[in-house]
Amino acid sequence: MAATIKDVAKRANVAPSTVSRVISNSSRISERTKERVREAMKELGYHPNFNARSLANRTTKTLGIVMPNSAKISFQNPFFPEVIRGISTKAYQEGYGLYLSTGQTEDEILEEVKQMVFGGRVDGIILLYSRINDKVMPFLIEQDFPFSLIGRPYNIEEDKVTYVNNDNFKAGKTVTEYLMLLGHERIGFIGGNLDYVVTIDHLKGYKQALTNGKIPFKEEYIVNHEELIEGGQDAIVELMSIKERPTALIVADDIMTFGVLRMLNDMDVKVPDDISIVSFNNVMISELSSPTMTTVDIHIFDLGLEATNCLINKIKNPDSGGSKVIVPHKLVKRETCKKREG
Amino acid sequence: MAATIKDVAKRANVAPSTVSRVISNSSRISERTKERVREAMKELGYHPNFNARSLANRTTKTLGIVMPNSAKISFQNPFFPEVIRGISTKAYQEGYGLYLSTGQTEDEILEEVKQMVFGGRVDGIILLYSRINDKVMPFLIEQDFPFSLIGRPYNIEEDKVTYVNNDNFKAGKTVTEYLMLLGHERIGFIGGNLDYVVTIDHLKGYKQALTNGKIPFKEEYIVNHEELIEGGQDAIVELMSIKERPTALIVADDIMTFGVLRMLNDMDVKVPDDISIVSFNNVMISELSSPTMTTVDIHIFDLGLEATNCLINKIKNPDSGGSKVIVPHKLVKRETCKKREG
DNA sequence: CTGAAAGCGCTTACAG
DNA sequence: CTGAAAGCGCTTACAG
Repeated sequence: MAATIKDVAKRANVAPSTVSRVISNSSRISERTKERVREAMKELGYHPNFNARSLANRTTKTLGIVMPNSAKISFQNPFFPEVIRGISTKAYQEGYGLYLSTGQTEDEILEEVKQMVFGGRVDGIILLYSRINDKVMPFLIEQDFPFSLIGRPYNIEEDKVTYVNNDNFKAGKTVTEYLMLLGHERIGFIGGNLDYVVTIDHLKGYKQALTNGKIPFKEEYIVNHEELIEGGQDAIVELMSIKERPTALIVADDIMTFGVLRMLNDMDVKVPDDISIVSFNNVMISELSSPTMTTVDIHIFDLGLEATNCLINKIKNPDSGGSKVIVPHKLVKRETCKKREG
Repeated sequence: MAATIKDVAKRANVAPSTVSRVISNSSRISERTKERVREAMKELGYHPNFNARSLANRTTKTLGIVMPNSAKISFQNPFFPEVIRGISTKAYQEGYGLYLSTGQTEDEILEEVKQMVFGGRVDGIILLYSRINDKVMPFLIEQDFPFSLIGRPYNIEEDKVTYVNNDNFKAGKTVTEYLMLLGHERIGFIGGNLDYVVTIDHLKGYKQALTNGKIPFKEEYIVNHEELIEGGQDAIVELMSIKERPTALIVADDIMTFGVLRMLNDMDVKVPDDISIVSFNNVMISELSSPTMTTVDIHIFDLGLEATNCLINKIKNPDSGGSKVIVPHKLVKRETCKKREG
């Protein structure tokens, strides 16, 4: 079997405790001994046993990643791989490993999180979503377990949680104003899942912009669907059945926009000539559609990076209370929007 | 702190060893005691400590996932999230967790793998790629550590390794024959990274088909690039500079095809009128391009699922030797191919 | 069917 | 600057 600390100790003629101190590079060990011990480690190809270390240490050097309905569905939306890229980058730099949730239902995921927490499997958790009535976050708060949230806490005192978010209200407002500036008044809103806080914030921004612009809000212009291609398609079916069709659309997610574009194409509605579209996220493939998408870049990679950064700070300093980072967004103008004529 | 096995034991009036046996549902414990112990566990909200269990047990119930250059780059190609979906699904069913590699260079990744293996962090490893001169696989073989490979071992006795693959030679051949049937003779081959075995196999299939069809092989029709959008774009620049331009293209990866299509569009070359294209993978977004892609569905999800299945079998039965699963592929005809006129 | 004891491979006060 | 010893929370022969 693999060499243990005892083997190294024997070979270097020191006590196991000394070897342990060399591993953690304790300043209380002389350079000479360190040398000798390191030599012995090299020779034996020694690698510390993580489980033993974690057990004695109460620290795992791994971060748990929790997805909304976990890999099975989430990974269909490029948002998730991209956040994980950000997370992965920072985690590697800081010497942390990544542990992925795999459950699919809310209950399964909650159970997994409990295992991570009580089982001492991870030092902290990154929640990749923020949904109302979520049970995971309250659990984490109750346990006072380090976590960071991508999104915004809802119905929870904000100062209790560490989170990284965009200003989604503002983004929703900006996007609406942009369409209004282009002369649009009948603006459809294709929101994501209503359980997600981001959806709520987008909608608020949309309404605020309408109010400011003295454009009456119409319930029928609002539809909500899953952030999937099919969601976008379904949304179009609904919106295009209205007598007074919208001349512009706000879409919650680029991947939905693919569905929107395809459906519109089938119906022979031209984008942007007949209808303008602006969406959110700016995932890589948003510049691959035709026409290419005008969309809000929310800097997904940075969301992941920052969330990891905040979490690691929290782990290092558990009593530090909540903290909050707002990642800036930016409207990327491409080909799906056009000034309304007449 | 969290309740331990001792707390449960005390509460249930049994010895810790008995509690342990209840956890593993040993048949040697009476139903009555089990009841009592379970009751106590519920009351205390007991969850076993994973590290302690792993240490005593030498089993972690977690699987390591190793990506070629890890999350940072890999996740730009939808292939990887999709394999992980497959892996995740099976892993969850079997009660395994997932641990992700995060390193970026070959050396970093090898070091991570060593940590996983020697550190007892995972029970087995899934390699998501197969490249020549790879150091990870030989290491795993040398250590006799359970792993499964997505792809095909290269320069290694096949019976030593457990792998899941497509018949990429055949796929490459089929695709070429398909283009030939459509009347094409000048067929360009845009391969992926030459270090990957899949690239080699595709190319072999391509050559074989040409030979069978008595079409001379031309070196200048072969280019190789990274499996990224940019790779596809670069490839087109090269191929379109040839005097005798190809009338059809085989592209290693759908995501490259996006780059190819875009570049062709910029050059005002019509697909499929001027040039036909067939590619590989059938990632979700391959039906989102315009024109939509004719591509080989390699059943990515199943690759992940099967690899996980094989790995778990290997873990349960370490002496079982290598095994091999070939996942069938299927040409999906969409809009990028056309019969050559004249 | 159940318990006492040793052990998994580390870390960390406590001594010196 | 270094060592002996206890402990982290489990599991698993060994007894009975």
